[in-house]
Amino acid sequence: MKDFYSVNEFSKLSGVEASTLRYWDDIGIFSPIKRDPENNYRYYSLAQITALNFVATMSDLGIPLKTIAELRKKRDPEKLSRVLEKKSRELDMELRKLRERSSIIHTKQEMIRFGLRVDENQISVMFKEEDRQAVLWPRNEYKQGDTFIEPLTAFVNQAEKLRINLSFPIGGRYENMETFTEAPDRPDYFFSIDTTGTNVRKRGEYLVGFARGYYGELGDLPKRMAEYAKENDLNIPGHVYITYPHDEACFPEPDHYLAQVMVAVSRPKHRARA
Amino acid sequence: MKDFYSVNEFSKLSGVEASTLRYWDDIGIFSPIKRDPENNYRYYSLAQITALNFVATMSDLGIPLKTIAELRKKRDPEKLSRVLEKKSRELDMELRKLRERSSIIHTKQEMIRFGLRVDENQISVMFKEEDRQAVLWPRNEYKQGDTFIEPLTAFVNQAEKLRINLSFPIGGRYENMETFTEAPDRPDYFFSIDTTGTNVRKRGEYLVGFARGYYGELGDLPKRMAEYAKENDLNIPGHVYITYPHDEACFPEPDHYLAQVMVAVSRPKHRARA
DNA sequence: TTGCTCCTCACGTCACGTGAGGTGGC
DNA sequence: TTGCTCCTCACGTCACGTGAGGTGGC
Repeated sequence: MKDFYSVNEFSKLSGVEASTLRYWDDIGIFSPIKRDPENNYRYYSLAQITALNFVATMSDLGIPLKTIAELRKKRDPEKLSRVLEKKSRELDMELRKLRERSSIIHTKQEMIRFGLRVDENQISVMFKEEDRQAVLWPRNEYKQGDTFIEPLTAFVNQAEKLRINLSFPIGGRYENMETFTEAPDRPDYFFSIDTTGTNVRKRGEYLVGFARGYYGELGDLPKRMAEYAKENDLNIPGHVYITYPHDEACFPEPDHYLAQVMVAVSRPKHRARA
Repeated sequence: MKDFYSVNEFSKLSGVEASTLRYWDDIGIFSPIKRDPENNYRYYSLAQITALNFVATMSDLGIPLKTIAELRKKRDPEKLSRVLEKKSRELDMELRKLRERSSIIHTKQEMIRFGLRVDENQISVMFKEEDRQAVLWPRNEYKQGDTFIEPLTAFVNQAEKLRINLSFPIGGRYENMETFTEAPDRPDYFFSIDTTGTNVRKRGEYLVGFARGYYGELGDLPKRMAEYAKENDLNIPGHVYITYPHDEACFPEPDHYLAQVMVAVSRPKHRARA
């Protein structure tokens, strides 16, 4: 009906914010067909709505205004196609990243909630699902005076090269119950959860115990777990795993960190469980 | 080994940029344990790597530094869990948005490429896959002096309410070959491709023709299509669809816009095609 | 003196959103 | 005079990256 529309009128018609229309005018990407010579009012025509829609669409797709401006200046199908192709690849990368973030958050959430509901004084046998892990080889080396920090730093340091995502929780692994009992503050390996990894901690039954304290400070837990295994006639010859359902992200005091220790069990077949 | 590490050393160890370490120090989110009182150098300890990893992880997940700072000040598992929960929902929304963008780009790409390889002078019968469409009801109204722009503006205007994403290409639909021939510049409906829609243009054989020109300016195409149908003994009683494989995004001159017109065909069974 | 590493500002980024202060017509 | 709509700056956003200009020890 009307020949011309003011910024706010055109904003309502198009769904594009008035401030955005002004900005797009300022940078010369999309301007009103007319300006009132007296008061400098912007006036748009209905026919401009198709051009506006193109700019808005491209902007929505995440294409930089600079590129949109170039596309408008020199238009041809191949060029547009190339820009879209590029954006498509960027989107795919973005999607991959977001999916990984999502996976990280779910993993962390599960751990935190598990830590909240668990009976931490109880040593028990639990069924655990498989975990895909990225493990750093070779075995951690501890020089004179080293704590777990030095090998952990090496792990962090090499993570990028090994495509290990450090945003996943990091855990420790011990060769067996002996090395664990001997030096619980010095895991033989570090690992990170890795949804794409090939290395796994197998699903099955695990002897599980908990302890509160700074990383590797487990008090008498190793002893208690060994005793429990003996009393209940359980074989625990394999790797020992430690994870921290609640670490320094959850508590300011190291005393409160919650460690979970697990080791796969096998039961002698000829005897019932005590 | 060493007790202290400079910014650049700690940066290399942790994989976090030195400028980022300085910034995180400036805003008080993660600071070196020591400063040289003489030259104000920053010194970090290895033990800080776990705390740094937490900040870096949260930052990677897209959690604002302000929130991370709060999490570090008052730490508890429930709070951390709530923050992660919120971020998880945001990520899901982001993922949905990105997937839609990806779908939009693929749709546009297909159209552009189709326009590039098509023989535009040929009227022919082509097999077309189903298209999901969001169609605006009721039928477009044209008042005195109206062009397609007025109903199109109404379409654009109502799109948001109807959850129509205008970034998908917009097309026109005519009740039948008659209304199309009578006023090709005045489609009876507008529609937008809609991957989630329930309304469809069915798959099957269509009589397809092309024309170059501004929206709705099709020259003698309607006549030629009608003649072709007659000569080849094709029934074309249904809706007529128009889309623009190449629109103003592809060419500066309206003369070059490429329209595709399609109408479903049915062949009389007792006769072979001419 | 030259190189090297560190420092502290200060500015740029990207696409707007939000005032502040002012105008013009009813 | 009051309301309303429009205008033009100017500043803030968020998490840094990048100089510029300067220092201190070998």
